[in-house]
Amino acid sequence: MLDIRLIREQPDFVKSRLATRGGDDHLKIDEVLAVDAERRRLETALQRCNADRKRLSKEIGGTRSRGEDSTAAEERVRQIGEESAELVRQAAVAEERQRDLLLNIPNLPHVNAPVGTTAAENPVIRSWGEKPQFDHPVLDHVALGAKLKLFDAERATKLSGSGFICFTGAGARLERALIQFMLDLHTREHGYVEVSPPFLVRRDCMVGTTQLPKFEEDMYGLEDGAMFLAPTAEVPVTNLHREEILSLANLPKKYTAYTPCFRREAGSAGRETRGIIRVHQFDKVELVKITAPEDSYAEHESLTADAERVLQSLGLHYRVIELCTGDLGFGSAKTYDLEVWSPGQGAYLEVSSCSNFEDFQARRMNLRFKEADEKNRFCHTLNGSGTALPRLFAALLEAYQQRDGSVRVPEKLQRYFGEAEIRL
RNA sequence: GGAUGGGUGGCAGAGUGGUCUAAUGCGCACGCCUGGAAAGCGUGUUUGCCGCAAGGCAACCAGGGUUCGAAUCCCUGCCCAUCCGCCA
Repeated sequence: MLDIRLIREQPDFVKSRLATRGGDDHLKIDEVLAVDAERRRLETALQRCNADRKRLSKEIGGTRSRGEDSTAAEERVRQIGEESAELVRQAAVAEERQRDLLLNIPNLPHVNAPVGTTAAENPVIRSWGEKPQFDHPVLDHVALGAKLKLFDAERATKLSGSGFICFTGAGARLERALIQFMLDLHTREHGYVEVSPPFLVRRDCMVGTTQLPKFEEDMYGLEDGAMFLAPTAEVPVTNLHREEILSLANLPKKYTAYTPCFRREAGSAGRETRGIIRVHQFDKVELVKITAPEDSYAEHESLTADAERVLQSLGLHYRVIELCTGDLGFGSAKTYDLEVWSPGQGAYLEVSSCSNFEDFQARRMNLRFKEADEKNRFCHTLNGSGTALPRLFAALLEAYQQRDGSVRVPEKLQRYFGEAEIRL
């Protein structure tokens, strides 16, 4: 949520920043300003009204205790009471409208964000490693998975419909090994605290991290509409400290969590849907930071580096791109995506998205911090995948495949997987 | 699923119809005191709206009701806790 004061004081700046995203969100700003002015007018009138009523009521108390007649004043107060009730109604409507508008306006891209309209304009920031070369035909992860019986899409469909996957045998074990490997890396070497949060969260939490109200159709919710399956650990973990006032000395907070993630992604069929690349339920190890505003951009760089370490440790070639303004997520001011090389697809696959939300989420969840005697200020929140599993799984199989269809296990993963190779 | 008790400031917690924005304690900040510290003393310590400012006003989970007047009484909702039942 944007700060209404910023919108009031620098509407043109806000509009021009929003315009870089494309779309027409900048057009909502004038509407917000109109509603805000109306809301404040009503609130001021209401307060004046209530103040009058309060003062008169006190006088009535005095008048009565002296045994004098107070009916005229009582009648006046009754009138004011009716006016007040009407103002309360109008002010509530205006406030609700203002909140609705604000909840649906995206964050301002950072002033240095590359301006562009589509993913094609995302600049490559750096890359690591080399594309592996093969002296035999290259299989994709679907073929390798079938050969080695690592997952079973048909039977998963029987259970849950298309877009679900069931890992089996060595595949399930590889999944588990990767999770454990990543959690150990982040907790032991990068200083994150591991959390294992609830996967089912309240509506308020989903609003806090910006999945709601705008993207409800992409979420799995319970029928009564009260709770949702978390689409990412970002939701429960960032909301851990919602409505709290943290002490500056305890920042930054660094958390890592493994959770399954549930996403409808309605209408996404057709592209990138082969195999396990895009499914409705997938595993992910997430990184979350809560920081002071002054530190968030440095913390963003280090969080991205922490996610990169996963790919480096596994010896997987990847590149880092920065999202241009038109491709940036709703709540993000700045995002780096990590894309791992998939030899089977001959393409890069997004396995991590590392974002700085500045105070956009914190304002929605009323997450603040206090420095000694200073005023309460909103924290900055960040998160990044560290990393998402199915695509990492796929890229790893493809990159480490051998002529006979077996797959080598990267050295750092061997003690987690228990073997040096995957073969039938 | 059944029963009960609750939601007040950074925290704890008093307040059951009118000088209550709200006692008291704790924490924190600043000042005094001290060789230095602790203790002690003093001051301050939520948010929103109006205002250049001084300052003023509003807000005791949310909404509705009773009343001249509600933190306080009644209703609804949301949330929290405890006990019972069921269950991994």
